[in-house]
Amino acid sequence: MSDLEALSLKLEARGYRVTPPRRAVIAAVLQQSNHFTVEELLQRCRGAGRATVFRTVRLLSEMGVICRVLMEDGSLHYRVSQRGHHHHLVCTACGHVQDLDDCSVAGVVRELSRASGYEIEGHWLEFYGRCQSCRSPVAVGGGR
Amino acid sequence: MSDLEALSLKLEARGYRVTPPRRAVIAAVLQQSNHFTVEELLQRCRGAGRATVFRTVRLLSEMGVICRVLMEDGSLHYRVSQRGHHHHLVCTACGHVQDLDDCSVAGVVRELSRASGYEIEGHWLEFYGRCQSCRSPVAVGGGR
DNA sequence: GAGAAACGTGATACTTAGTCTCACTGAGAC
DNA sequence: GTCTCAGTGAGACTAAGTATCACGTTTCTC
Repeated sequence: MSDLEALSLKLEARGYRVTPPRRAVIAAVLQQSNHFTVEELLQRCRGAGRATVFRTVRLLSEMGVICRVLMEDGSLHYRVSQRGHHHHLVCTACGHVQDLDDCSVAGVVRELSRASGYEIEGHWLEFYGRCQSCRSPVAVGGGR
Repeated sequence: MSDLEALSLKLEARGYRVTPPRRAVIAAVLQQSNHFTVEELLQRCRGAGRATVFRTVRLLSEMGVICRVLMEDGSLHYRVSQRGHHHHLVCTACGHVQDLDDCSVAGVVRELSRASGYEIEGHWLEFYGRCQSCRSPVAVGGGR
C-alpha cells in the first residue's frame, strides 16, 4: 500500500472525504523530500484552490502527518513527519532539515518545572547550523 | 540616568540620531513590563508612523535591546531584553513571559554537534506552560 | 551663513502567509 | 427525486512586515 493510500484511509477513518483536490495536495506533500511552503504546494497542485490547499495542510498538520519547521528568519515551513514529538536540525547553508528522534530537553523540562513552579506543557526547539557537507573543509575555494 | 537616556546615548554612540519619534517608540517599549506587539506600540505612539515604529523596533532588536518571543500559536511578540542569549518560559493562561538566564541546552548542543556532524551555530527554544498562579490547585500533573 | 548631502520621516503601496465568506457542487441518505 | 451537508474555488480580507518616495531636518563643508 502506498503512502497516499494509507493516508487516504486514515482520513476516511476520521470521517473526512478523500476528494480529488485533497488527493492532489497529499500527493504533492508526499513528493517533498525536505521542507516546503504552502506556496510551493500551490505551484504543484494547480487544480486545487488556495483555500483548499491551506485547509488540507491544516488538516494534515492536525493529524500529525506534517509538522511545522521554524526557519532561522522566523518564517514557517512544513515537513512530512513520521514520528510524534521531535525537533529539527536545520542547515542554514543548503536548507536541509534533519529530524532529531529523541527529545533532548525532556530532562531540562523536568528540572525547569521544579525550579520555576511552572507546569510545563510544551516547548519549541529548533537547531541551526551547517551540515557536514556544507562545512567548508578549510575553505577549498569559494565557500558560500 | 533613566533607561531612556541610557538607550539614547547608546543609539548616538552607534551613529544614530535620537529623533522625537524614536524617543517616543523607545519610551513606549520601556513602558511595557511584559511582551508586546508592534501594533500595541503603534497605539501608544500615535505621533510616530507605522514604518517608523517598525524601523525602530528592528533597530532595537539588532542592538539587542528587545528580543523576539515566539508564542504558542506561532505569532511573534517582542520583549525588553536585559541579557544576551536567553530563552523564555511563556504562561499560556495569563501570557506572562519569564526569562531563563542560563542556556539549558548548551550541553545538548555540544552532544548533538558531535553526533550529527553539524556545526551548530544557533538554536531557538521556548517553553510553554502554566505559571504558579495560573495552575489550578487540583490539576497537578498531566502535561502534553 | 549658504548649499549640499545624509539621515530620518510619514503616507502609502505592496508582499507574504493565512483566514473568512459565499455561492456552488457532488455524494450519500431517505 | 430531493434534501442535506461536507468540500470546493474565487476572491475579499487580515496581520505583520517591507519598500518606495517625496519631504523635512540635521549636519557637514566651504
